[in-house]
Amino acid sequence: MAKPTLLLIDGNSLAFRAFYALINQVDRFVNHEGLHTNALVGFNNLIDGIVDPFQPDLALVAWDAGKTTFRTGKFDNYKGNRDKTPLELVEQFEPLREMVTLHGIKSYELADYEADDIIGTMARKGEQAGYAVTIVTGDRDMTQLVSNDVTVWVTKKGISEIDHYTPALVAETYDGLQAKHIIEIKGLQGDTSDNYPGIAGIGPKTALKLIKQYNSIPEMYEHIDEMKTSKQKEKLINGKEDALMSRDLARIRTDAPVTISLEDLAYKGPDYENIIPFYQHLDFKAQLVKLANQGYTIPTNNHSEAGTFNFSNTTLNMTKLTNANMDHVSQLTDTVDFYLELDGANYHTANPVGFVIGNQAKGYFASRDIELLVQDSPIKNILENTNVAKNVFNAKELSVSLHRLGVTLTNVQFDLLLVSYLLDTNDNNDDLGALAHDNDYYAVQTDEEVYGKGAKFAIPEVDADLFEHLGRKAMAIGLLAEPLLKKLTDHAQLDLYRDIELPLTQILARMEAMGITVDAQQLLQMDSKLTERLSELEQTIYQQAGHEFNIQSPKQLGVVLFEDMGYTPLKKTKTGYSTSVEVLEKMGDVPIVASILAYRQIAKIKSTYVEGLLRVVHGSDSKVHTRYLQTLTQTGRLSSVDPNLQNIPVRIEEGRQIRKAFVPSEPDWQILSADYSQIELRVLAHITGDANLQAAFINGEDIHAATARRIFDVPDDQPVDGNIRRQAKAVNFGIVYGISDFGLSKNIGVSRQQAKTIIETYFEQYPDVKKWSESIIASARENGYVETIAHRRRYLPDINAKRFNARSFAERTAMNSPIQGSAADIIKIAMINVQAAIEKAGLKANMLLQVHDELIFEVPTDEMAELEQLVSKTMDSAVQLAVPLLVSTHIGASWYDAK
DNA sequence: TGGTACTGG
DNA sequence: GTGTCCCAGTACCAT
Repeated sequence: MAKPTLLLIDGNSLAFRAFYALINQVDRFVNHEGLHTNALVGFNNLIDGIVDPFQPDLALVAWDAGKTTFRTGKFDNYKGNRDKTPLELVEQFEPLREMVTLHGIKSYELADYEADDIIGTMARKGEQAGYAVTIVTGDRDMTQLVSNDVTVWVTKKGISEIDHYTPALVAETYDGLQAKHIIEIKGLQGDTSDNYPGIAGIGPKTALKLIKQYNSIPEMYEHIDEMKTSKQKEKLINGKEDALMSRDLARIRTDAPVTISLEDLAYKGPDYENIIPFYQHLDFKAQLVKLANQGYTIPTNNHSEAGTFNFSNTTLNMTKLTNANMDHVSQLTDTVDFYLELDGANYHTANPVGFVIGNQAKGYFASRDIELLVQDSPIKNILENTNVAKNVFNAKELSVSLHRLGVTLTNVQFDLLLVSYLLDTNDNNDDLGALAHDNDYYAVQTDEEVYGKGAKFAIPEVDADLFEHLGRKAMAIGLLAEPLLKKLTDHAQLDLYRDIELPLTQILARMEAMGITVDAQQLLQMDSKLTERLSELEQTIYQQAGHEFNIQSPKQLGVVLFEDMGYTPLKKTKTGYSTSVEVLEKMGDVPIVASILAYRQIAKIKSTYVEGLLRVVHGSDSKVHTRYLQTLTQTGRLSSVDPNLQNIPVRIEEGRQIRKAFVPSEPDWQILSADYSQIELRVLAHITGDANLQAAFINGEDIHAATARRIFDVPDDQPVDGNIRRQAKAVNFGIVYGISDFGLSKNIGVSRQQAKTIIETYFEQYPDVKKWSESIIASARENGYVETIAHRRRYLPDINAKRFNARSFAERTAMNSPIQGSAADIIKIAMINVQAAIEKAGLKANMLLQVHDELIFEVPTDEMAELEQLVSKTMDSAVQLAVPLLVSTHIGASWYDAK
C-alpha cells in the first residue's frame, strides 16, 4: 500500500517568489480597497496547482515568525544585506495566512525559528511516522532535507516551473554528492543572499572538490595538516571559524521546539462557504468564475451597490433555433436580450458567426445561421419593432453590424457596455464576461477564455459550446439590466444615459457606417513626393553622420549623436539616450539635428497618414469607416480607431495637405467644419463662477490677450505683445491641466521662480478659479470622484494616496476632468441636436466626423447656407452656460479647404 | 510587448 | 524632497 502523504509548504519563500514574479505589474493587482494582491494571486495559483491534484493527508504552510531568530543571535549580519521587505508585500502576509487556512491547510509559525526549521522538524517527524513527505519551497538550500522519503520541490523562473529534488537529482546537481553535503558546501562558499561569509576566496567549484574529498568541514580540518602548503590551505586555516559558523547557519534544524504534532496537520480541503467572500474581498474574478462554473453560488458582494439583486438563478435554458421552433421566438413581445457574435473587432468588416435571442422567462434561442436574421424573419421583426425593448451589449457595434445585414435596430433599453462605463469609467474593458465579473456576476466566461486570443483565436466548432457561451452572455445582459439601471439612477446618471449617451450611440453608428470619402489619388501623389523627400533627407543625414544607420531607431540615433559625433547628451531615458524633440531642440543649431527632426516628421506623415490611411480605405465605396470608442476615455471624450481620424495633421503645412484627401462623397457637395472656440476655457469660466474670466468672454475679448493684460499688467491703452500673449495662452491651458511652476517654466522658457510668480498672479486676478481648484480637490477627497455638468463621473482612488506622485496626479485630474468632460458633454448634446435638426429640416447633409470640439459635415452646395446657420445655432445653444458659446464655421471643397 | 517617437484636441 | 500639464492612437524598434 502507498504511504500516507505529508505536504510541507515554505510560506515565506514562496510569497516572495510570487511577489517578485509579478513585480512589474504590482500596481495592476490591487483590490477595491487598495490592497496589493500580486503575491496572493501567485500563491493562490500555486496552492491550486499543487494541493488540489496532490490531495495530501497532512499539510502545513510554515511562516517566519519575525526578523530575529536564533541565527541572528549567532551572527548579527545574518540576512543583513536584504532590502527592507516592500510594504506592498508586507500588507499581503496577513491575508496570505488567512487564505491558507481557508484552503483547509494548517498555518504555523514559531518564535525564534525560520519557516525552514519548522519544515525540517516536521519532515523528520513525518518520515519517522511512515509518511511520504513533499516540501515545496522557493529556496534551493532546502534540498539538504532530501531523503528516500522526502522530496523537495523548488520553484524556478518565478513560480511557473518546479524542479523535483530526489536523492538522484541532488546527486546529479551536486556532482555525485548527497543532501547532507549541501550544508558543508554552503559552509565553505557562503551565501550572499543570506549574507553569511563562508571562507573568503573559496567558491562553488573549490567547495565541491574539497567536500568530495573530505566528506565534511570538520573532517576536512582533521586532515588539514596533511594538505600541501598553498594559498588555499592558508585560506582554509584562517577561515575555520567562519566556515564552521556558516555551516551552522546553513543547517536547517530538525529539532525545533514546535508545539504542533502531525495530527494537527490533517488536510481539510477548501472551506467554500468562507473562501468565496474572501475571493470577493480580494477581487479574484477568475477564481470566482471557476467556482461559479463548478456550481457554487456567488452571493452579491457587500462592497457592491447592486446589493438588491439576486443572481442565484443562473441556469441557462438554451435551445438551438430552427425554422421549426421559430414561432416560440415570435412570442417574445416584451423585452428581449439579444447578442450577435462577430469574428473580429472591426465590425465594419468582421463576419457575424452566431446570435442568441431570448429572455429569462421564455428561454434563449441561438443559431449560427445568420440567414435566420436577415430573411423576412420574426427575429428581424422583433429587432425592428419599436414596442419590444432590447437589452444588448454594445448597441453601436450591434447597430452597425445589423445595418450591414439590412436590419435596423430600435428601442435599446439597456446597453451593458455603455452603462458599465458610465457607472465607472475604469470599467472600460470591452469584454462582456470581464464586465459582468466587475459587476459581481460570474456565470459567464470571457471571450479569451472561450475563444483564445491572437493566432489561437477560434470559434468553437461544437454547437453546444458556442451556444452555451452566447446564451450565457445574453443571460448576463438580461440579469444585469435592472440592478445596473438602478445604480445609474442612484448616481443621478439616468439622464446622462437616456438623453445623451444612448441617443449618441445611434448617431455615431450612422456616422461610422456613412464613412468619409478619401481621394486615394491625392494620397498616392503625396506618397511619391514624400518618398523622394525622405530619401534626400536620408542621404543628407548619412553624410552628416559619416555613415549609414537606422534613423528611426532611437537607440542607434543616440549612439550616432552622443558617441560617434560627441554631442553632450542632455537627458536619458530608461533605455538609453533621449532623442526627443525637446532634447534635440535644446542642442542648438546643429545641421544633423534639423535634418533628423524633418526626417521624423516626414516619415510620420508618410507611414501613418498616407500609407496607413490608404490601407484602411474600403474598396467598395472608397471611404474610410472609423470606429468611435464611446466607452474608453476617462473623461467622456470619444476616441477614434481604425483609422484614428481625430489626429489628422493640421499644425504643419506638409501634414495638413493630408486633409486635401478628405472630400465629399458627391460632386457639387462641400465640406463644412464647425468648431467651438475655446470651449474648455469657457467651461472653466462657467464652473468656477469667476467674474473676471466670465467678463472676458461676455465682452467678447481675446481671452489670451485678456489674461496677458492681467498677469503681465499691460495697461488698457497699450497693445499686448505677441510673445506675452503666447505665454498667457500657455498659462490658460496650463491652468486647465493643473499645471506646476516646473511645467510652465519648461513650456514657456522662463525660470521656475518666474513661472511661480506668473501662476500666483493668475490666481490673484482670477480668484474664483483658485477657490474652485481647491474645492474640487476637497470634494474629490470626500466623495472619491468628480463630476461633469452632465453628471459624468470619474473616480479618483489615488486622491488620498500616500505616494506623492500618485496623489498629485489625482489632484490634477480632479481639476482637469470636470472641464474636459463637460466640454465632451456639450459637444455630444450638440451632435444629438444637430442630427435631429438636419432630419427635421429634411436636409441631405451628413454629419461625418467629430474631433473633440469640432464637427465635420458633407453638404450639398445648395443646402450649405441653411446648414451652416443650423449647425452654428444648434451648437451654440446646446447648453446654457454663464458665458456664451462661440462657434466658427468654415467651408471648402475638401477638409483642407474648410479652414 | 513595452518604450519612444510622432500626431491631434 | 518627491517629479512635476490633461486626454487620446499609430508606427517603429528592440526585446
